[in-house]
Amino acid sequence: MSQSRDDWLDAAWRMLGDGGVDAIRVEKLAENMGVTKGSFYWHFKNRRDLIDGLLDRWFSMREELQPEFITNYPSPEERLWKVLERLIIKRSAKGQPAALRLWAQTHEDVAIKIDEADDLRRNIFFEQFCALGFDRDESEIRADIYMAVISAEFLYSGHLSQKDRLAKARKKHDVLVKML
Amino acid sequence: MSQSRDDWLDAAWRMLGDGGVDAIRVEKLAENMGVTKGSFYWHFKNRRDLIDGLLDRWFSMREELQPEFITNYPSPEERLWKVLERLIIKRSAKGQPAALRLWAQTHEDVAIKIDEADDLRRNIFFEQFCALGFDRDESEIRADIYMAVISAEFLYSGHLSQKDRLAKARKKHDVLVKML
DNA sequence: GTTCCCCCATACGGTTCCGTATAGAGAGGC
DNA sequence: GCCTCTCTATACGGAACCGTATGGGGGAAC
Repeated sequence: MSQSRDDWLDAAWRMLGDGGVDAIRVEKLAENMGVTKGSFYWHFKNRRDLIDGLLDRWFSMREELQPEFITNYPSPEERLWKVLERLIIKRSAKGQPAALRLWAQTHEDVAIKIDEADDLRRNIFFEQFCALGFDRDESEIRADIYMAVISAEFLYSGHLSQKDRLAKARKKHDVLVKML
Repeated sequence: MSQSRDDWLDAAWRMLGDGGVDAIRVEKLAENMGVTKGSFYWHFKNRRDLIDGLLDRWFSMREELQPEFITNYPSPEERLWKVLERLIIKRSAKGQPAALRLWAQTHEDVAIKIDEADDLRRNIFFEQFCALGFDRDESEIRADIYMAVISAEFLYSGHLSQKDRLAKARKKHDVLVKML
């Protein structure tokens, strides 16, 4: 059976979540897939090429950056919630976000890309809070907190069911959206 | 000049923050310190022994677990703030928390220890919110959010000055402790 | 059935790193 | 001066990987 580039990325994505970027070893990866690394070096230029592919995959997961996002969810309150909810539902990511951020610590180019993506998301959150009636200062703070809640979703809450995670996330959302 | 066990831990702690657990290499460490690894293996049984030392160091940093914490800061609102503030002021940690959590992903024993420490902190936060007048359900949610804000302090906000970080953190704190 | 292209196996050189064994330098007691 | 205790240097075996070179199987095209 022939492996596609995406198959390699799938397997590497899992490795990334388990042990971080350094755990992604070409030969281990090949072994997991039942082939030899001869195959790997046909699909990828080198190890770094693979990791860049994982970065792209991560960025493309952020659906709030897609153009249809605004039209799909008309209310600002719903737009905020959808980002959080979808993250929990398709729990495609686990340790990956933390792993990539850690890797960025020693790779300036990666850090820049991640910061850019973060800023985009933060700004979208900011605009939603503004639309909800918070002033700009308050919206900035709440957008930050919303970002924090999202990142924490990957760090903690390991042993809760998806149902419970959603319920708690919804309550956090409610706290942050409620006007004083 | 002779190196102490703590000197090794200091250097390893920096390495941990930069590139994660996998970046901690015995020979690199020795080179950084201007000695050879012969010295390392006198102070430590092996590499894992060093990493366990780093874990202990991390746990001992959590001053909210110290017995004098309650008496030092009499009001619940102040106790919450102090944990967050101190974390920013002595910014001894940067990528380390994320690195250790990532490492825990593949080491069950580490995951258990980290979860325990998290639960302790979360519970302390929970009690403070209860003392502020929130009901138990609301306090649980707000404690979770406070945890998230703390963890995000390590992930984001890289290029802000300490003064700005403190100011923003204070505003986040205010949002979370304010009654409706 | 020959050709071509996609995908993979095998083999190899070179590097990095772990852990151990062993010897030695230097300071302080006696 | 000798001994001991603490810390470090040197040397070595072995493992895990990276990346490259090269050859080949197998299906599609014709």
